[in-house]
Amino acid sequence: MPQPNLQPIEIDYAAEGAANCKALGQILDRVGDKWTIMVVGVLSGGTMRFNALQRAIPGVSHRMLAMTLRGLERDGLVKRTSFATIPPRVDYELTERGHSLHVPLLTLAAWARSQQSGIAASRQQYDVQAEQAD
Amino acid sequence: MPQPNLQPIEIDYAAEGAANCKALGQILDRVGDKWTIMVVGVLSGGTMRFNALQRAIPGVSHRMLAMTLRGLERDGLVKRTSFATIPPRVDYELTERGHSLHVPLLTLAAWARSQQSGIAASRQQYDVQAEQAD
DNA sequence: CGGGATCCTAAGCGATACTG
DNA sequence: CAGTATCGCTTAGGATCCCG
Repeated sequence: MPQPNLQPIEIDYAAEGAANCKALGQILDRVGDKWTIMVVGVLSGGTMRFNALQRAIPGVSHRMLAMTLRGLERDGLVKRTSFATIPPRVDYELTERGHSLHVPLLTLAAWARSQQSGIAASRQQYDVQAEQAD
Repeated sequence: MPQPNLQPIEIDYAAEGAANCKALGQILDRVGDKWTIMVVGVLSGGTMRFNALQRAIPGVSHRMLAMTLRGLERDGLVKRTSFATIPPRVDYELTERGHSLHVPLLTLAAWARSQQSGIAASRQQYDVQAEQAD
């Protein structure tokens, strides 16, 4: 970086916070889409076939399930095993890395549970105040 | 549900996993958008004004920063304080709840750091193999 | 300086139809 | 049963302009 000293305090805070969040942003792009965490969550219960997954995840389309699984496989979070039988059969299971993701996800889920009622209340309050302001 | 008994074992696994992930899905819809966690991360360093935030978060548009802050304020994660001076000045800071979110986020960030090189490697390997397959 | 409103493009995603 | 390709709708989100 070619800038030696440039308001160290505010910039440092920002840079630090941004650095912390940058990696986070990357993985939220990965995990924060519509279906990925559902797939990880369901697969944490054990190996499943494609159609079983689709049945287990309400609302997911054939297409999106396939794309989500490709992405997870590409990142080494899910292992795909296909059997050349008729009819064909494909098993999906979490890899070691996939299981390791499940842990921080549960931490987040715990936070969600503990805060969801408070958040709902906050929203309601915010909305009525916004409504009064017109 | 009008179907009484329908392969209890597989369904139970799925239902459990889905239940775990449902709350998670809610908060990822909240937190998993393009800018929210960046804002939370930067604000974890302390109170900031609107334009300081925009400078601290590379690439965020005026519009999206405003929307993100509105959302966070609505959920009680960020507190907004405006001063009726000229020029006007608005401070943003994390609330108690906002800070509490920062904790599980750091857990996720730690996972991201520990896995990002492995994921990158996995992607590269997957891509070359896909390339060979055409 | 903070924050709307409007416009417009690109990306996400479901539906459908087709292959092995 | 598993997977891909095409189509078309819907949305997210950047650019821009205006107002207090």
